[in-house]
Amino acid sequence: MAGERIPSQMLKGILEGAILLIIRQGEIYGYALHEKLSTLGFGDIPEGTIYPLLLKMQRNKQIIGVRHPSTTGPDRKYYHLSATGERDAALFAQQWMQLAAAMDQLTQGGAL
Amino acid sequence: MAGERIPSQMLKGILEGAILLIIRQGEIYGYALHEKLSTLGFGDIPEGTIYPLLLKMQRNKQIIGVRHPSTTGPDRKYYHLSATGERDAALFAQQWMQLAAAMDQLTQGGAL
DNA sequence: TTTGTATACTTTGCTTTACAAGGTACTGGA
DNA sequence: TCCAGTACCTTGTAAAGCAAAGTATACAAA
Repeated sequence: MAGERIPSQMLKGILEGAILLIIRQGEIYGYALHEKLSTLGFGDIPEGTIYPLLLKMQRNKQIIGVRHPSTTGPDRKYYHLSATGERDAALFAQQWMQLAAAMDQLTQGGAL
Repeated sequence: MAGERIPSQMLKGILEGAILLIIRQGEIYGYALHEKLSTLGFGDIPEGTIYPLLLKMQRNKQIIGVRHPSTTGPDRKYYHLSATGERDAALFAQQWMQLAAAMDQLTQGGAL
């Protein structure tokens, strides 16, 4: 269910944007985010990637984390977007479209 | 004509694959590759990115460079794919499809 | 002749990012 | 008691894009 692994270098700069877009759909905590990324087809992104990234995004005021107790295990830290995060998510989506449009010309007609 | 600049971090790992796909369409030299990338919408990728990358790809035996004189300026180094390069280009195209499919779920329906 | 522009390639060092490896701690079942 | 599943954090490493600077050729303008 984890799917093939996308090369780590290929994810650089994209993972942060993808996480912004996921959180935009509704608040989520790190562990669930890990499963969500796998379900979406991003592969099994390790925790050593996800948690440091979430902390960096919080420092950058893109996301806001609130800790809530869980009845089935340790506390969970739920994240939602700040106003900055909303802006960054929109900007990233736009930049992604541009990149995807450029790539389309190489994988579609260009493949011969 | 250069278009908006795609963030450098977003290009990591993708630029190499894009260059493989471009060279697959026909041999090309570095300076022309720079213009081609701009035309395709990848933005104005600086020479400090393109030339070191081409040299690395040549060391990795993905591409083969042959120097030819030009009547309008300095020598040009034309690159074409090796067998390894062909394989890597195909593999990259497949990995890109997976990433694009995952991203589509976040930018299409998920955007609400 | 000299200067400048476009062409064309190379090198060095910096910054950012994904990741491996290891750690802490809570819950519930064997 | 022990272990698996859940949930989060920290440290250090390697890879990639890029800025900055350099070298060199052809050609047109001054």
